[in-house]
Amino acid sequence: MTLTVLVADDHAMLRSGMRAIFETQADLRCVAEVADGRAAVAEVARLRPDVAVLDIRMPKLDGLGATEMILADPANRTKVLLLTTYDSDEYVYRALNAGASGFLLKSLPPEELISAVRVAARGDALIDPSVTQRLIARFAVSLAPPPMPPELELLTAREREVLQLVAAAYSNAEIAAQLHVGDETVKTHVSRVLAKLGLRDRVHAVAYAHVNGLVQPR
Amino acid sequence: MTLTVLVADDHAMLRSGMRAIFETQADLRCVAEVADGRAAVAEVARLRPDVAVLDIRMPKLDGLGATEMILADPANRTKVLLLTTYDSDEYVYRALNAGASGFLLKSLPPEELISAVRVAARGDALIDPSVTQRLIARFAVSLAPPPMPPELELLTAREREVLQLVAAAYSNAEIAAQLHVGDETVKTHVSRVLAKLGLRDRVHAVAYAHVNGLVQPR
DNA sequence: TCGGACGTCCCCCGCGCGGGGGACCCGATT
DNA sequence: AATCGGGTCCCCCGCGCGGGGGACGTCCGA
Repeated sequence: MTLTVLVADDHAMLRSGMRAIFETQADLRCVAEVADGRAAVAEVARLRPDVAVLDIRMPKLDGLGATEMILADPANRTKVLLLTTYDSDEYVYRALNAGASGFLLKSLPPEELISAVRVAARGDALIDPSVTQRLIARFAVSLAPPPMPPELELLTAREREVLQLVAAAYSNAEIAAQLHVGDETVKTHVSRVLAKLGLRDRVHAVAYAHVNGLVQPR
Repeated sequence: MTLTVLVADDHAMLRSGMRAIFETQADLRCVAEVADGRAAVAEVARLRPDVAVLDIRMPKLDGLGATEMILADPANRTKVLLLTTYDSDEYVYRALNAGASGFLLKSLPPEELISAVRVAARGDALIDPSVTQRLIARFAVSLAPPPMPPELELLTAREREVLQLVAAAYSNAEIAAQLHVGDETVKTHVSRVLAKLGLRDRVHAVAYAHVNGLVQPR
């Protein structure tokens, strides 16, 4: 089973370099070379290669835009590998959002480029290690709970518990039932929470709790 | 400059296998082999190797816990590579949150394990392609706006506008002032919103709006 | 031993809110 | 011309809510 590859780069020398690299492999065939993003989109739609290797910087339509157009069309099953000279964070996030199967630097050794094409073709993905490092950092913070505002320390455990329930839009009576206490007690807790946090009413409390991530664990 | 490596795995055969792999490289030295997570943490603190290769499943303390302990101590400069037999999403997210420099499957070819150690040692990171694929998907959705629930289509533009303001914890009077209309008008809009969305009161509306990402663009 | 923090429960009072009506105007559709 | 959806404004009524008080028990640290 031979894999077909499209190469898009505005430098002819780089294109033929990559073609030469792929030609060393019996199971890889470079079926098209294009010099800009629009041509890449068109040729992918026409030839439906297994993998498209796109430079980020290209005339008319850059690699990111081309990626988005290619992957937005469900008729395409082409996997997209993005190549760039210098890594830049914004590029990466846009590329990954668009669903690219790879984000690689041009400093990549030829044999790894070949391996990357095979990886992409089988539906997996890979990211250049230097980018992965920052991606992990970003990913970690994106999953990390937002920092607890210090005024939350003013609340007792019970009050925080009540706040959680208020944030879940329970009425005082419902909270009382869940906590097995009287509703007057709940009113007291809610009042204290509002006072300590400087909130006007339970509506503000709900908004506060949501913005400060007290309720995210859906 | 030679790189020191610690290997942690509860299977002696796998440990010696990895040691053998590293010994083929002149610049790699396997300075410790341990069989459980607690020993890994202790030896890392004592020997301060450049890279620690940890199995996820280990007695006493698993690879994830060990990673967290190692990276939580700022005195350690050891990079952590995690190895696992089967990839599981939860593992990955915990590993990345802890700040691991790599997440690899044991099916990795020996030469790539060597390369992974070098990558980690220089501060970069790498993730097994089969995992990267899902990571990208997850990352994309974590950045993508949550899908608008279809019942929002029932609302008129004006009603959505009012809902936004309700979600921001404004009172009816405040909304009326901002929209330059009477407060009775706002009451009508709010009532319609609640009826159309099947919500009990404005408190539920606030929670609904936040959960469905109608208010995220802080 | 005496406070103080905390959790629990109670009363009264005022008000914002939400549901039930109805009404008018306008623009687009029929 | 008639209709309808959307936006605007108005009334009344009941209720949940939040602030103002106060009270009582427990537990813990000074």
